[in-house]
Amino acid sequence: MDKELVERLLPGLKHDVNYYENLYSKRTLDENAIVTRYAPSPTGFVHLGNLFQLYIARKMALQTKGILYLRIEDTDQERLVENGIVKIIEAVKQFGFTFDEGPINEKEEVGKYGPYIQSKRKEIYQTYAKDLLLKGLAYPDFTTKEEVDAIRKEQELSKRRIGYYGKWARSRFLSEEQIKANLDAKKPFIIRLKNQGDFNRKITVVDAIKGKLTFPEDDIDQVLIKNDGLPTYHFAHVIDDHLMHTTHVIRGDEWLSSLPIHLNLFKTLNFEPPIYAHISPLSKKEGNSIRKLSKRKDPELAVSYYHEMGIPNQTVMLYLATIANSNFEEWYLAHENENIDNFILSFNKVGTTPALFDMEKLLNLSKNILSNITALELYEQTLTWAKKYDAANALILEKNKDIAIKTLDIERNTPKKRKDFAMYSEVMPNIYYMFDELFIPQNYEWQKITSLKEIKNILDTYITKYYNENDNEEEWFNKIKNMTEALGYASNMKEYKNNPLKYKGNVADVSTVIRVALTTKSKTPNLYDIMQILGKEKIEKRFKSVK
RNA sequence: GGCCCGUUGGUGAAGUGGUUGAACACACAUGCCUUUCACGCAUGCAUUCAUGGGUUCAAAUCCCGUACGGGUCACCA
Repeated sequence: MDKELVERLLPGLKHDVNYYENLYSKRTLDENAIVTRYAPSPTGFVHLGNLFQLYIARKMALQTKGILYLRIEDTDQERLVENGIVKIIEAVKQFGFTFDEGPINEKEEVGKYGPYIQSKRKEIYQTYAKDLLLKGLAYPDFTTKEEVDAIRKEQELSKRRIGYYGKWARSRFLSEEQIKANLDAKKPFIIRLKNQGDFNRKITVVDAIKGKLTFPEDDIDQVLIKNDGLPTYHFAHVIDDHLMHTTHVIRGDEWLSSLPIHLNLFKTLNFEPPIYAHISPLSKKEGNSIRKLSKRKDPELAVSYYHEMGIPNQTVMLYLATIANSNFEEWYLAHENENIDNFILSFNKVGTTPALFDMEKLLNLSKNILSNITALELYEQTLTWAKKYDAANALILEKNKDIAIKTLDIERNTPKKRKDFAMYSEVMPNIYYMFDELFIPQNYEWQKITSLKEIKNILDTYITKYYNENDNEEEWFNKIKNMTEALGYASNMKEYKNNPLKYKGNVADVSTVIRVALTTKSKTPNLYDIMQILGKEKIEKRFKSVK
């Protein structure tokens, strides 16, 4: 196309494509280093799917001594959210993710391949569009959206393939005079690719995750530059990943069907395409059908859900690692004391089918994590969580720090660790009765022995004749056994099982009475430890409260 | 409707033509251990890899058809 006319279409560009080609020189990295990016829209919202993708990208860059950079895809000016960039960076940081290059807030950035915010790269995209225009590989299109809709309807009716291509791409045939006339009339326009592809030809790509894929060649005259002068995703993606020397594009597989578009653009621009790795979406089973996790319907997709429930970030990351590579879990179980960063992630072991999100599995991982930290750590993490989401309990935890830590420490430093908690929100409901402020002497969960008279009898006998707070655990249990015999219950479980009719009950039934009297609960951690923490005074008081 | 991808147990899955009588983990069930619960341990849980056909001495693994599921067809990313 005529140079002057091109200048009228895209005026005021200071540089040509060679300038940018030279400006963003090749990266000096190891041969196998993976350069990849996290490229969200600045909506400020981060969900599990984003995190999943980010995990894979970060891991790959790390283990090849490559680069992970952040690029903000804000070419849709209608979807901007205030402070979106900072929100994203902060949300992701909570899960331990940082970037080697990219924006650090709305104004500043680090790295030599910027700007990393697409809206600031307008000139660059336009320069490449201009180049295509000059080469006759692009053209202005003055067709209105309504007219494009009409074309689609016509194609639908006549059952033809839908899209702006071939003879349907009317503006492709505009003469320079017609273009000038439209410009004189100040008609708005967009710039489209003059596609050289042929739908009847096939292209094959090897995706790092999905393997070999075959598509028809793209022949749609894709929009390159929109009405507002900003590029479409497709065009921006190709320019950016070329100029930023991305080696691997890791993204959701909803992009799979636009892969021919991107490959075609790389070819038209004479760029070497990156390696693509398309990740299957996190999904969920609803009835008999499987669907992608959705922001609207599934609260567990939002990262904030985990924070509110008090599920540690570490759990979320561990879960994502287990679904990223199925051999991770085995590795993890075999290398308990190793940093999980030592695991080598590989693209070809990433699942090709949608991973069904399994909350139960995630909670199980969480139980393991929370059972392996110290009581102090658990106390502090729970307190931090409670301060934000459960203020009343936070006060009680702070006031009773000593009791709380001792209680959380029960059966923690033993080979047979308890796995009581999957989330911080479960801590207080499980141990509240240890705090006088929360202990209410009602709704006792009596089990086998329910007669108040017998209960009182057991408690009185125990406290007056048997209990001694200085006993060690063995002495303590022997005394319970002695009392059990004296009151006509079996102290030996095996014997009881052989002759259940000989006894009123067994030592477990008697212990349960003491347990319930002290906590109102039938399920608690080790009773001896609980009694040690409560102390004689409280034990007597609680026994008396039983009515 | 066009194009593309997929389909192994309740779940995530291992598996790429022959020690697979289908690994491992979660869930579930039963039993043992135990002062309760939990933990732990033991055992059980797909005569079969959506389905029909084909190739082969041999197929979950290769080929074709069918069914079902998913993705995508914007001046959104």
